[in-house]
Amino acid sequence: MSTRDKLLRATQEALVEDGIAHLSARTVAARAGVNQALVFYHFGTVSELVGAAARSLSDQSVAHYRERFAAVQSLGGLLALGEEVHAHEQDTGNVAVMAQLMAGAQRDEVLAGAARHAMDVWRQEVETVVRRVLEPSPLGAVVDAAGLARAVSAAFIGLELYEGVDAPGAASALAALAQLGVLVEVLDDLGPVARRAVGARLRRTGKGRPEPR
Amino acid sequence: MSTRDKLLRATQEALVEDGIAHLSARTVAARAGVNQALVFYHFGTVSELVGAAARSLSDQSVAHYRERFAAVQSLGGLLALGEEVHAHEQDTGNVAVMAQLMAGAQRDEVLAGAARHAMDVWRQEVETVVRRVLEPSPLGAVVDAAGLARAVSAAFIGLELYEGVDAPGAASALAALAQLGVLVEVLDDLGPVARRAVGARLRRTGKGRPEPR
DNA sequence: GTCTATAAGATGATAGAC
DNA sequence: GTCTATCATCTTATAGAC
Repeated sequence: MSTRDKLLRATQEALVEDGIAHLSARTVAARAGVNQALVFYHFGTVSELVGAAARSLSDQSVAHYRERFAAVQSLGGLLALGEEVHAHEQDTGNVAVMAQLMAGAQRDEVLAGAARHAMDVWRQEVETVVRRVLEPSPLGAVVDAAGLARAVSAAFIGLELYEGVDAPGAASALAALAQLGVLVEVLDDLGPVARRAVGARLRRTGKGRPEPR
Repeated sequence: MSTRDKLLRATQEALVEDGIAHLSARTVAARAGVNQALVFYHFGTVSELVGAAARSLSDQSVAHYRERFAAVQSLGGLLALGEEVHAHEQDTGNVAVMAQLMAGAQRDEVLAGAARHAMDVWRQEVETVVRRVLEPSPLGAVVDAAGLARAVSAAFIGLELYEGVDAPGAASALAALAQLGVLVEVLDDLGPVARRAVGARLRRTGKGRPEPR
């Protein structure tokens, strides 16, 4: 493995295990087993290193699920795959990397760029499936696929941070969301009944999906 | 205002504006206009200072909404108040403080304790309302109030981090969640029809709310 | 309670030998 | 590409004067 790759890997590990607050050129280099000066030779700054590590990780993760997403045909199937993706990304630490990246990105334009990129590759992939699966459902009339894809991704990041602080609490939160998934399926099962009710509600509140221009 | 309070306030501001990565005894003291050594005199360590600032902020915020929560009588009212709380807490920067606290808490037991406390005071308050409002609804049969309260809090934290990185993206995510709120109301309106459908689904999937022991 | 001074260490980054 | 050596700066934390 090249020094560059060793540094990228070590950065991902450091974000998961120590968090971005304790990350430095020296701690990452030590973890990678290489000299500290090589961080600056290969990446220029520590922020660029972290950004590159996050980009490569998100690209890799999303590509890993591409065919799985493409194969989803039903809302139930999407919810099931969603739970699986979440469990796997949690295990590998990829969500933790995203969470630490975003926390550090609040005052660092380089990290912010990497965070936008990562959120966008996930959004792009999830949005396609959500749109396809929701189209024939009564839900399709109400929910904006792109917005929903972003909301789900952001929610998972919040849950990951919560997990690091109170694991049992986070588990019960996740279970509650799985229960909400059941509700969505119910609404879907009701079909035309739900569609009419949704239509009536929208006319009353005016809160529906914005018309495409 | 006492030096102690100046430091607490300055810490909250620093978390919102600079993030926990750039927070140090010196930066906070400068912001508070006091001597750096006073951080250690009053709080012992920087972590204790951050923890105390987060605790006081969360206690204060939750207390501010107590009567509002108590007055909520319907699911629609709860969703409306939820949107209002989120908008206000976003503006005041309280969610940003929570997000930075949790990011830093992943490897710091003192910060983790403060984060658990903050999540718990919110959970406690929200859980009561959710349980009361959901009881007569078909949703009451499916959703665990405590878990849902935690999930919503965690999701808001993820959205806050996303907001700092991609404001328009976060806005569209929030809009999508508001649309989901409409769905919940629809399900609630359907009453007995929905209740029967929920019952049927639960028997099929076995994913319902765990029975209280 | 507040200040100055200072210790003891970590950090980003660079120059220059190999 | 990789190493050593080094800077200037920042960090937590303490001792001791006031």
